[in-house]
Amino acid sequence: MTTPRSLRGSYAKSEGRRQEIVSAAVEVFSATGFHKGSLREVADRVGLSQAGLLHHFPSKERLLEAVLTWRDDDSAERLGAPLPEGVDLLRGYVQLVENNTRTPELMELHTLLSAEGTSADHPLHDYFVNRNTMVLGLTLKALEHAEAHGQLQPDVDCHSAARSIIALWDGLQVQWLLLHGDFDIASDLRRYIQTLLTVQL
Amino acid sequence: MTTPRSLRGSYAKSEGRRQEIVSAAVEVFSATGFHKGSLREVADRVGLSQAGLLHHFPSKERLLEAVLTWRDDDSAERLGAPLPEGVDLLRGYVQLVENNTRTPELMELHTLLSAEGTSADHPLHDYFVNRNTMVLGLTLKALEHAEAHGQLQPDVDCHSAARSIIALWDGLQVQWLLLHGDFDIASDLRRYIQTLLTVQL
DNA sequence: GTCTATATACTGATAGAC
DNA sequence: GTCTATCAGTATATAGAC
Repeated sequence: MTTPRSLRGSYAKSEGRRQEIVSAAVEVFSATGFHKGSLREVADRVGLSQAGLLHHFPSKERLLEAVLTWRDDDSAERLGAPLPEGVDLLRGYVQLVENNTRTPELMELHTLLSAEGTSADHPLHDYFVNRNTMVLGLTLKALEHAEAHGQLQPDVDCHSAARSIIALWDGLQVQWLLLHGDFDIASDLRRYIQTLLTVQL
Repeated sequence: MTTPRSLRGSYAKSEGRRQEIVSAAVEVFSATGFHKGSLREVADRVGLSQAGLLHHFPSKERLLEAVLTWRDDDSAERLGAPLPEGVDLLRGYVQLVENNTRTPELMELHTLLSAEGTSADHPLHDYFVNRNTMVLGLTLKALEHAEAHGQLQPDVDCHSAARSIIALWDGLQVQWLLLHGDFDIASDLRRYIQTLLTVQL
């Protein structure tokens, strides 16, 4: 796991501590979700009192925000900058999902928090709505790019296909977690995306 | 919403009360999940004290169990008995998903609890593992039935397709909740299943 | 930067009156 | 069958010493 850009840089002294805390928070929130996961348990894992932890993050919500931002930065870095276009982005998705397999705690975190975040009164509802809209838009653009280059099967509805790619991705992760990694997520996702294309994925 | 079989029958007196409680519990657990949702709030909604509620369900976990059983019975009743075979079951899925659109609280409950349930130490982990295995098996059987009747496209992998149908279903619901019902889940699901078949869905 | 101590609130569950 | 009262546990967050 690499260190995302936003966590490197100038405030190196206490940023190291912050990174430790974020890592511990990932573990705790992955296992129990945001609501149930407690600051005390996060603090224990980094050998800090609960009050000591709150010196670095003023509230539970801000800590969770840091966790999510960290994960997004990490994913973006994995996809590469600038972001690949068209079919290349879809290839990146498959690689990303395969990579996520190696950090099940993070996958669990994403799955659980996405579900919690559907509630309108969840502290991070807006974050998840925006994130979903963004990812959906990105995927749609990739499909339209492929279509413009004759790489898309004739009767594919780009909007529906974009939704389905993301939905399949998320849903396969739920099942993978439930079945304790009993199948290959990436290969199922690749198989579906391949049916949309005229070129090899 | 009809009343599932398991909630009708002999103990009609207090079963009415139990049903009220289960309905309220659906609302509460849908909004906040099992962990965060409180018995007190459920009790308030049915005009009962928290202790009064615990007379009907001895623990929070038993209440949730009742909620889930109720929902499964309701879905099974909707699909019809005996359960349809092959392509007919898949048609039932599409109708079911369309119907779920009319009770977003239940959809939210399922989405949230499925995610919570992936955690090995969740009180209902086993329930969700078993349920997933069952649904997966059912879907696989339907696909193999279709295959045996020449209704399946030639290079479809039944196991992968079964996983994908369920995953797409679940994932589309997450997005639908997040986007506040901005698209037609059933039509996206139907579109995917149709690509697997040689007959009209 | 980290601690102890504490304020305040809410949790699930139990005991026992009516 | 429903209540009040209460227990023991846990939560986030704050105040202030060091």
